[in-house]
Amino acid sequence: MVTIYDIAKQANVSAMTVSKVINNTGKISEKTRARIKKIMEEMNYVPNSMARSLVLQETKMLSLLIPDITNPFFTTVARGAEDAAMRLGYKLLFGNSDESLTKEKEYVDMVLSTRVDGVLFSAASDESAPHLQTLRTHRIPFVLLDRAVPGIDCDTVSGDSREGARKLVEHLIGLGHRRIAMVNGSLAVSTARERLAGYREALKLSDIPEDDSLVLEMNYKHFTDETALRRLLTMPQPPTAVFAGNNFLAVGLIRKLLEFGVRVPEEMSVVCFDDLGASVIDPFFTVVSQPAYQFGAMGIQLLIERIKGVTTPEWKKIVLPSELIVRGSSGKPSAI
Amino acid sequence: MVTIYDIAKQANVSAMTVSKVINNTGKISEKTRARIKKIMEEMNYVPNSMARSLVLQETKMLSLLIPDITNPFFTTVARGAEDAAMRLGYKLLFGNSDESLTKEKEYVDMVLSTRVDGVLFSAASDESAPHLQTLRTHRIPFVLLDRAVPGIDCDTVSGDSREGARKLVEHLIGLGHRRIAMVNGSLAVSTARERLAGYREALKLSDIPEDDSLVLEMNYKHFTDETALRRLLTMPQPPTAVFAGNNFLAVGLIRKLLEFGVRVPEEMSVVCFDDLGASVIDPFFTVVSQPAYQFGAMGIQLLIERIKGVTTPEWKKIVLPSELIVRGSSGKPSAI
DNA sequence: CTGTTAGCGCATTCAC
DNA sequence: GTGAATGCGCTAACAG
Repeated sequence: MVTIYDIAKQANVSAMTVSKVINNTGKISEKTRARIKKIMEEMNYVPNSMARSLVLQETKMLSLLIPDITNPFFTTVARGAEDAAMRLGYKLLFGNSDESLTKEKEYVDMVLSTRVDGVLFSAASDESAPHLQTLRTHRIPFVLLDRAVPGIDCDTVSGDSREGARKLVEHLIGLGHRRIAMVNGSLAVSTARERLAGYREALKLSDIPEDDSLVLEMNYKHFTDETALRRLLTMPQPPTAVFAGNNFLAVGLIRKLLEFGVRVPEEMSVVCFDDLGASVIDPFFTVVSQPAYQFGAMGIQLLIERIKGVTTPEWKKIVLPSELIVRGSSGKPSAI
Repeated sequence: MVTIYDIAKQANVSAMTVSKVINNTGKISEKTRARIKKIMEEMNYVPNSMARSLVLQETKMLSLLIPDITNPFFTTVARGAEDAAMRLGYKLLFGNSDESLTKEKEYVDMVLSTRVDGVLFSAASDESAPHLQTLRTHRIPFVLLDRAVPGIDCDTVSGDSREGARKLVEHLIGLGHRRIAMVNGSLAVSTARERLAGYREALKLSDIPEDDSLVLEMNYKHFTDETALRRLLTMPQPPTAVFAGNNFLAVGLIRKLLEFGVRVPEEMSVVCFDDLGASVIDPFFTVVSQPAYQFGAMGIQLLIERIKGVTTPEWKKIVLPSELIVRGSSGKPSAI
């Protein structure tokens, strides 16, 4: 490996001079600067960022932890985060917790030993609190993304899940639905709770009685509980519409419905949170779409502001707007 | 930041003893070992991997460069790579070149200064060769993933694009198609060339004359050339089937076809390389599916073998099998 | 303008 | 069993 000393020797200067050329600090004559630069080129010199970080006490690396790298919502977040980080001179270390606390913990340990300057953190669940406490203990700044964690007060970039859910359910109610089910992620995740709250709020506002047997709790990764769905469909008064807590649940749900021969939207309307990305031929779901790219970009921006201490001491809570997009998966209830 | 010196002081031993406890090297009495471990716990000690890397001359970090983080094929690759890396004790630094050589170059520079132990590299195009030469100059081992790069001989994990393409086109021919178009990625990408070769091979084997005006070149990220498609559809003898070079091209293509009122598969069969992932409600495309997860996992495994030097000096070329999955997007040509 | 000294946190080598 | 010296590659603070 070529070091500044190799360059220095070649150029008949001290290592310090080379260092100054690299960092554009101090005063160096144009002559020697040019000479040194040329030699660096010739010798294929690349600074060792480990050594640099060690003395500077900063790595210029941020890490992004997302719970599901296969979900287009989060990959879009990742792109936004990466672009912003790159633009602001930071590298991004991705991590994928897979909605698993175990993986999340491993990842936090890694982050700690890597001494990244900050973490953009989308928590697996409320149980992630200890992990965040660990980060705090080690004075690693973090910004919570998409999901809040009870007991952790910090900077935040998220959407308004409650309002989004309400818009979606009100859309269904507006179409004439009265029996509306919800298929949700785990209630240990803040957005799932918020979406449930929004769902209830919408029902209440329209004086529709709540029926807890219409609410199914699964997880955001997969639609898991087929029997629960079957139970729903065979109720005396089955629902005419379902609100899915996220995109993947909606896909899982609709696959099952197709399997059971239930037509969408004729026999069952389906709406959900978050769009499905570029893989989809014919956008079909009525959704509340969130600006995923912005989530990532603003998260990184906020994180860097916090790292540099240029922002106010109070925690910033950025809430990004969501948008109701009505498409083919929702329609009027069939007039049986 | 807590260092081994802080621990040492607290434990009334030298820093060296602490280091030995951490690495399980040398002989330390059980007593002191236990005592030191306890103190490390209490003080929340986390080893500084920068300092460690600096002296050990290895980072235990690998990097994965993919050309499109929004494509489910590559996110699945990423999951496979991550799992394998984690399992083998390495961290993974993701990078997304966005099919752009500029971004790829920036990324390579970053990789160099980070002193990762190796790179799993999915090249943006043939023009990536200089970037790989740079890695080689700096003696950073790499494994090429999915795409070959002319002029670069190295370890490789990929699929058999030519055979996959042939299977797909033969499937179409078997259904009775004779006018078969191809919508391809850039020919500066090896898989695109291979897929084109497979397409031609299949035609030749069935004595179907080639017609270059049936072959469209775009890029793997998007279906871009709407007018070319229009030209295809208004030919005297328009194609009855299209082979798309990858999943995203197929999606773009079919969206346009829908827009133009061309029904699939009744009026046009469509087949493609690579599946579309979990976002899809009703898997519709007839595809050649590649084991993306394995691509990532085996790539990392091979890379680590190379790093450790436990493998043979000759380059290993791992070719993973692909599978033809016939679904609804392909059917017999309409009997006009 | 340029060079010297010291130290970031850790592990290898070799004494004790 | 344990510790002192040394250096990985780099830069801040100062000296010349």
